Amino acid sequence: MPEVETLCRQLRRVIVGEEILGIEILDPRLGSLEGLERRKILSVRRQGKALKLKMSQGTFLSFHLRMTGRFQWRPDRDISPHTRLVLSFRKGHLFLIDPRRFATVALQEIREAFCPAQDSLGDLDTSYLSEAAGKRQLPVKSFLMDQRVIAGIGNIYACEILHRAGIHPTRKVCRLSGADWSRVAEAAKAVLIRAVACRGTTISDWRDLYGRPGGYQKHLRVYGREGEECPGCGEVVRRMMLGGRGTWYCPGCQR
DNA sequence: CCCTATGTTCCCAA
DNA sequence: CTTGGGAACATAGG
Repeated sequence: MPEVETLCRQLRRVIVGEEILGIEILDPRLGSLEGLERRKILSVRRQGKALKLKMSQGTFLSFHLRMTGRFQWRPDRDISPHTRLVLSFRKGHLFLIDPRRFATVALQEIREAFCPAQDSLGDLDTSYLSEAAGKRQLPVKSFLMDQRVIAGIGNIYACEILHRAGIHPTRKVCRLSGADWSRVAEAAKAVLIRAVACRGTTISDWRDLYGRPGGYQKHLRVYGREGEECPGCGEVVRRMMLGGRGTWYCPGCQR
């Protein structure tokens, strides 16, 4: 989410009000997009981890970057490796670059814009969280990453939020107290706001619209730090698999 | 070379 | 309904 929010804010200042002059799909896996030429970009918004460009005539161009997707803005139309799509404007070109080819794009109508999940950026409602958890048995980390419950928390940030909240990733959600949920909400706010301010986390190849790496990797306390000392309590950070994803945590201060 | 990892989500089966 | 596992794909590292 912080990476998508970064692109969203940067794109707003570049393409809002601009007319699409051309679209080239270089990866047939993305499907086809017809009739976009001459339409204007009216707004750019983020919905969870999706990026939605509202166009004239009332439809949205909706992107999801998945694992390795990113956008680059350049004045000249030079195609770098893994470029999957090019949107051309008078001022320059927007490139979708995606080595693993999981990213998706779709045309959506206005009515599809509705999203019931609570957005992760901004205050999470503690009672909403505990009610959504109810009697469910799944681990709290899987719950935080369920995009139908909270829109926007991915693997890196789930690990960091739970560490900051002092909650073990495998705890069943039905066993969390009101105080636990408050700590989760507080931790999510602190982590995500800072990550957005840092323009995301560059572990390997994430870059912003202008090719600059993010900065939040300098603030990671557990993610990718197996074997290192927990900055909070000095215990050794451990890694486990949870829901098929690498999960880092401190056994000392996460209970 | 083979096996395992990696930022996500969808689909299926227990 | 809920939960967990594998697949979609490309690349890097042990």
